[in-house]
Amino acid sequence: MGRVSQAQAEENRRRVVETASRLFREQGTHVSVADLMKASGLTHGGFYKQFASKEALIDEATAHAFDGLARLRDDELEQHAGQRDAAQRALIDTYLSAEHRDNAADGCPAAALAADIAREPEDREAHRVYTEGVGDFAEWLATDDQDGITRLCTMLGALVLSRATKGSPLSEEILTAARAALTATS
Amino acid sequence: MGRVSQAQAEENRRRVVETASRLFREQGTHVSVADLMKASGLTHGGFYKQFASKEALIDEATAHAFDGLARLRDDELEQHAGQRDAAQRALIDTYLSAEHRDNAADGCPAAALAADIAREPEDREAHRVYTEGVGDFAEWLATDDQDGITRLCTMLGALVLSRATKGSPLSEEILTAARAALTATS
DNA sequence: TGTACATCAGTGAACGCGCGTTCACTGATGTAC
DNA sequence: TGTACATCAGTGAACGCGCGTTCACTGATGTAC
Repeated sequence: MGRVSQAQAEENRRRVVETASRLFREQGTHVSVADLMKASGLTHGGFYKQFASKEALIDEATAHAFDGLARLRDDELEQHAGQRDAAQRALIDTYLSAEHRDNAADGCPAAALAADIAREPEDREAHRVYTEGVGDFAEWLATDDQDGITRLCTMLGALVLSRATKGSPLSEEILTAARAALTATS
Repeated sequence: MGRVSQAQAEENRRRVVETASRLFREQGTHVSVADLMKASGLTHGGFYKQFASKEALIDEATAHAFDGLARLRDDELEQHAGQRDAAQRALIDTYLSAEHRDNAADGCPAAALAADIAREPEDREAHRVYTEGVGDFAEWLATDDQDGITRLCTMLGALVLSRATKGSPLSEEILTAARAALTATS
């Protein structure tokens, strides 16, 4: 293959991070470097030309996923002309949809990565990024008379539980119940 | 070592299931058969004299963990002389404590196993047992004017998030906020 | 502007290691008489 | 009740395989003149 242009190399690197942020959310951070590189259209030997270690990629992919979540919130706010509670309502409906439950790959990183992050040391960059991302999300969700943290717990708990009970009627009931609870009082 | 008495063999088997149900909750179902057997005081070769496969053990360990959760609820109800809301309040306080956050091994299986179960096929026994366990838990948590499912989502979401953000002030805030929200209206 | 050559992104094979599972073996247990 | 022997729970080494990481090699790119 030979050397590749700097622009191409940068694009390849971005694609690996993007792929990793999707596969880690879908299948967990145990996804192998070989699978990650293959899914990015590369061979796995070249991985270490771009990343110091798999851990370093986990850090970057986590940050990338939370950047996407922040962008999504900004878009929602913009689409509702800055009307906070309308934007919140819209995001909650999307968050607690069967589509979001069935597509973890481009869904909420706070929900999809929670277990993997909890089992990593506290001093890891991914842990720091995760905590910051959760804090920002909770803040965004606050209303005049309701705590953003509690609302996030309910949303995320519902998403996680609906995924783990998928295929049963309970999975749908969980989404419906949480949606009702969160959009009733706000 | 030679053959061991039937009673001893049964006890060894029970110990492996118990150990697995703890280690799976603490570290995930990726814990190796060798580590599991060593933690049970046995060598890993004998595993297949007792279990058909690692999958079969995951099924049994999941069921065992949910049995423990059900027993815990029964005990709580008994200790409060059948007073449902007092028992619920007590269990919620325990559930949303730093101690529960820091000891996943003998904590809630619905929270600890959610990610592993979500990534397993829907026709697996562990999936069925998990769904049933979540349904029972939600039912137990219902109050006269509040849905048990939503309450479970808030509790479990808070536990999962407090574990993933552990070491930061946010982790404590999450537990406090959820505790306040759940014990205020009931 | 054109040429000579050093750089380095990507390749593909290999490394040691741990995984789930299998198997020949051991010897105390359980059973048949 | 005592003896002879088949059973089988547990041992420890091995199996093929996939993991994260390393490395010699390739050859187009980027640079120096």
